[in-house]
Amino acid sequence: MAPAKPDSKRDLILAAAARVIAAQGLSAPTAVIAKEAGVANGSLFNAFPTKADLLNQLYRELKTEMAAVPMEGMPTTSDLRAKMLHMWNRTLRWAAAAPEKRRALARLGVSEDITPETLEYGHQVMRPIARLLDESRRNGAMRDAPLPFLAGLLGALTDTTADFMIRDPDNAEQHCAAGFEALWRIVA
Amino acid sequence: MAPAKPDSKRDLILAAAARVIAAQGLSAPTAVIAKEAGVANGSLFNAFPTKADLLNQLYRELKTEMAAVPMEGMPTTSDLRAKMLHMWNRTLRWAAAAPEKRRALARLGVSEDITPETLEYGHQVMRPIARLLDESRRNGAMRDAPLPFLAGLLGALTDTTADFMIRDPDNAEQHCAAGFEALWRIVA
Amino acid sequence: MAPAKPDSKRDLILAAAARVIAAQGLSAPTAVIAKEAGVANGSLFNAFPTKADLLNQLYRELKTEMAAVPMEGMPTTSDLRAKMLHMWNRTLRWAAAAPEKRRALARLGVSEDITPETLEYGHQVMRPIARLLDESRRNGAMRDAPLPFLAGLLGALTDTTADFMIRDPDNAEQHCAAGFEALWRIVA
Amino acid sequence: MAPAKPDSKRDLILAAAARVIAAQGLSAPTAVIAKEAGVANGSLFNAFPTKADLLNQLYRELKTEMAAVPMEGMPTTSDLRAKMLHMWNRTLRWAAAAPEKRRALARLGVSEDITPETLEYGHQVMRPIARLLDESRRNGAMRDAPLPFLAGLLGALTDTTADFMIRDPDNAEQHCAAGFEALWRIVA
DNA sequence: AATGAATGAGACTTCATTCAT
DNA sequence: TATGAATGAAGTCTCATTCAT
Repeated sequence: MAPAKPDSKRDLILAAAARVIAAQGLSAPTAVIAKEAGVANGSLFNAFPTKADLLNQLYRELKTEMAAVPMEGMPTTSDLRAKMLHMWNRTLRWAAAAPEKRRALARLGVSEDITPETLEYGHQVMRPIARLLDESRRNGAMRDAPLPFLAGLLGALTDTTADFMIRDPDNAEQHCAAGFEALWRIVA
Repeated sequence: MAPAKPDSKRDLILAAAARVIAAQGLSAPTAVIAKEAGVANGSLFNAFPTKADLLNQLYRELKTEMAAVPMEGMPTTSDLRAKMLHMWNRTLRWAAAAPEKRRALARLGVSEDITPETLEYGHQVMRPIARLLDESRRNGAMRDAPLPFLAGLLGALTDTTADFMIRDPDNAEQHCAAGFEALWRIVA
Repeated sequence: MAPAKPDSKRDLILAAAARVIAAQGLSAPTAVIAKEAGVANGSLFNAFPTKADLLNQLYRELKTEMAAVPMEGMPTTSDLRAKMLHMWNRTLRWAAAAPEKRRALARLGVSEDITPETLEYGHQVMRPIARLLDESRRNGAMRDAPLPFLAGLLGALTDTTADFMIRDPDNAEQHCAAGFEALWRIVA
Repeated sequence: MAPAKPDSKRDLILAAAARVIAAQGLSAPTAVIAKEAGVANGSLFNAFPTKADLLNQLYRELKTEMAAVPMEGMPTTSDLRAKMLHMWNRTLRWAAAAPEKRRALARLGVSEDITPETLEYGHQVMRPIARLLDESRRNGAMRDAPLPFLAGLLGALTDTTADFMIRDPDNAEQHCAAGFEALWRIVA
């Protein structure tokens, strides 16, 4: 059996791009990204035809990860609160552990290089989470609000909670729990 | 009474920058901004020493406006709900009427050219609104949450509500009212 | 009266391009052309949006000159031989004096960067010469051949005659005269 | 008898190079030539040490073919006109049938990568044809012109005749015959 | 103060060539 | 020997900034 292929060049470059873009912004030269990835400048263009292409693929990669992480190990119970809590905890742990990914994503999200198709893909992968949110609010006060409203709120809550966890790691668990309480109060 | 000051070159350039950055992103050339402002390429650098400087001043200008608009004509009543409603209505009307300013601000907010001092200034000017928010929640369910939490929520609510108003102008008033109800339910 | 504008930047660059392309070929870097013209690399792109554009304009410039030179001072006589001789002499003197222009033109003529429109323009400006050639052969042996045939022959005769004049300058006049005799024998 | 050698990799690459260079120009990437030849990028450099080498060998190959084709089946008669006609017909048939070879040759001829040695070789292989031309004019009007003059004329006549044959294939035979008549009138 | 041409550092991208497999 | 990914030098072009007018 072939061993699991180690980080391909493509993955090395994407990971390097996330770090560099988080640190330096979208105008970071491809030369810096290539160097961070430990490959030659030209090799970057073997893996990605253009810089815009690299940015779009990075956006997809990060969005996919961000959407998949909280669904892993999702309990099969019908207890919606337990499911939301699972999602929340996994999301926040990921966000706090890989802040450069969130930061890169924030920058990519307002970039003029990200195509409508890529943005649409980002919405697609978030759909399972949106569905969970939708069920959670079914009997809550916000049962009639448009779902994107709640999605926006969830995003804001996640961002601010993660910021608190990163800035004050000693009380990270508390911040995480408090964030969830706020969320639950709002939607359910 | 002083004569109405004609738009200074500085103001023309800032307004043009907001439009161009909203449309083309932060990488828009200064030459394009100058042209949009109707001034010569070099004149832009008479008003602003560097492009980064222009971006920082634009950020301040927009933040200042965004913070001042909702406080104008603020009722002196002690009715917090009335005050919050005033703020909300004025904010949303502004946001819906000048979407390019919000869009430019969103891009500037994640730019590596915006200095910490500028960001700090942005927080300063928002303080009156934060204070109003703080008072509003005094007896609410979220009375113990950190204030930045609520600020983040307010921002998210504002953004999504404004989006709905812009996309569906016929029902703008309804969206605006619904957004406020959600806000009030959360904080108060 | 305004003095005749001295060599504009555009003209400096075109002249430099002709020299460099004659010497180094079409793949000569724009940096070399700019240096030869005594301007900065970027300035070349103020005058010409792209390198392909520069090449096309150079082609037009050279073709225009090559077509205009032999018609200057054209005698008004009805003696066709005298007219052809005038054209031949002026063409050859020009070709021998500015070999780099002919050489650049030869390279540009087979370049993939020269557009059909530019080639068509080249044909247009040569029309007066083609007309003279057409009249000259009216009663000659080649009166029924397609005109482009004769134009091709004229070009080949010009090229080879000029080569002889350049390689053997001491007998330049003789070569020039012999070339004309051959031309006349063929067409008239 | 040796088995018909299958097209060697070298020949495949040379043929592909002629097609690609005719279509795209001398700046066509080696990768494109390799793909057109159906071999790997790196394999091209097993057959030819450098791109310049490939171009020079291609020039020789094409010149050799262009010189050999018209001499094949040359009649042994002493009738010069018959010999010239044979040469002309075979040359034109070849030129009309393989226009990409003529086009590639035209581009290679003004390339800065073609060495003087290669150009000299090109003259060598054309010598038999030049000799035939020289004999043909022995008693003609142009008996005293330098031979390269006549060679240039022959080339121009060939090029323009081939162009007519390609553009107007229905009357190809007529164009071919007319071209020969013009040639013969000039030299003989 | 205003202008806009000039500048040149630096960006993205290409591609001839190399080399490990 | 054949392959094609990797390399990095070099090219075209952009654009923030300067400066002569």
